[in-house]
Amino acid sequence: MKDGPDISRIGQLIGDPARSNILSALMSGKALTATELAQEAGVTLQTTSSHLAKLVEGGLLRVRKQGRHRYYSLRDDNVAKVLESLMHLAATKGHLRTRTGPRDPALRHARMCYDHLAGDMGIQLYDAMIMNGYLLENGETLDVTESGAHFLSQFGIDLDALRSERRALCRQCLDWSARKNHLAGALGKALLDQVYARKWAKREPNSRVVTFSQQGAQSFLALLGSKS
Amino acid sequence: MKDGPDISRIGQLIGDPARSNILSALMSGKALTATELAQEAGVTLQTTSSHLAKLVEGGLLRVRKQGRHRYYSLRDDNVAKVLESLMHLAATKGHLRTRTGPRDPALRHARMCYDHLAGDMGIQLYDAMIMNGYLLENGETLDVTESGAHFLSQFGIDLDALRSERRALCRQCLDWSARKNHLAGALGKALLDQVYARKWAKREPNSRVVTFSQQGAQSFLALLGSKS
DNA sequence: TTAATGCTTCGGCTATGGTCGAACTATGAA
DNA sequence: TTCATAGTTCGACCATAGCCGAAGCATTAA
Repeated sequence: MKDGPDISRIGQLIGDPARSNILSALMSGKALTATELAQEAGVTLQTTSSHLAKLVEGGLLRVRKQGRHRYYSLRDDNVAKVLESLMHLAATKGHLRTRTGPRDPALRHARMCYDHLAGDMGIQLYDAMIMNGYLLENGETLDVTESGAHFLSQFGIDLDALRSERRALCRQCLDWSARKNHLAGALGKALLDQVYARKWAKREPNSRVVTFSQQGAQSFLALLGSKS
Repeated sequence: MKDGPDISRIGQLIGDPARSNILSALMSGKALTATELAQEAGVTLQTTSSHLAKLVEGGLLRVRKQGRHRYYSLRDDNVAKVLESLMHLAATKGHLRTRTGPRDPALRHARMCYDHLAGDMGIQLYDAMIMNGYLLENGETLDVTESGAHFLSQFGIDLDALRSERRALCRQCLDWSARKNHLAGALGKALLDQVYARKWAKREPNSRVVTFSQQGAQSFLALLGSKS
């Protein structure tokens, strides 16, 4: 009575530690080369090459050739969603040898999670949006309130444009380092984009770390504190 | 740079065909015995026993002893969510040797998907809810409109009670047999419960098939057709 | 007690697949 | 052309783990 789509193929792909490391690394949303991914996976380049071939063949990754480099990235948002829900599940299980999160303090403070902001700063953003009544927690889903829509448009975000995207507007995403929620989805990305645009923070090359300037952090926190 | 929770363990658990069959079977929401699951998995009882032990140890299943039977079921809604997203991903990929769905016509017509209604009847329900303006598609999320809330309360569903549940109120779920959406989440379950309560349909024992009585099907379709 | 059913444990077989060294291809630079 | 860097393919090794037969517990029925 084998029913439904072939789940086990995908599970098998994710089930290898080297491959899951690769996938986790790509959750940063950035495209990475085979050599960089070999570093992340902790295996040699040959082995990584074979893993990457399987992941592409299996439809989890896509690859773009550019000069003598090959840039790998997650194939689409569905893949990211599966990985997110898996991480959520693994985290809620506590999972024995639980690593409470990245050791690097910079990573705990602010980092990319797929394409949105995670870490302490991401959590503060999320909490503030709730506290100020901009977002409404509705079970596991999130709704933007009217005052939230007003706030966001003031901040330079075109909510209607985001709504028309295929991906979810806003979604909770469990933070590994702190076990609290931060904001994912199109809105999460848009907010981070604004933070970059205002030069409040910048992304460290070849890393998931997001560095806020001193002034940027102040502006960011001030924004969250103000009720309009 | 191994980061975040241990995804690969879970992937590995799902990655075995016998185990993924077991998990798929349990998506019906019903607790099943080891012997029944051996049937589903297509391996002997001994092998199944070892698989079940691993799934319980891995936190994906829970088991209740009852007399000389052991009833296995998915551990919580998080597990179901991961499986749903995996099925979604596998389905959207078409996945080569795509099985367009269950062969059994009864299964294609109406069946359980975890705890809500799937198959043609499920799709009709979903489409009608959208057409009548009771539900609003908002990217990948779903919102209940005011008229929808009115309709549901008329139908005997306590929306506020559902909202207070931890699980999502309503969610799209891709139908394997038809590649269209049907309604999942707490609301999906509540609607199906009402269908049972009104004796419009009943569940076949030891199967995912949901059988509508002739009169029940008529009432069901009439309900969907009416604008109030 | 004896028998039957439901399930687990043990042991041995086998296949799959992850791993790396070495050789090969491809693009770019000098 | 020659060299260097990026990546793939091949071949061999080896550990993991899935599989089943047989035997062992555990619970219920007679």
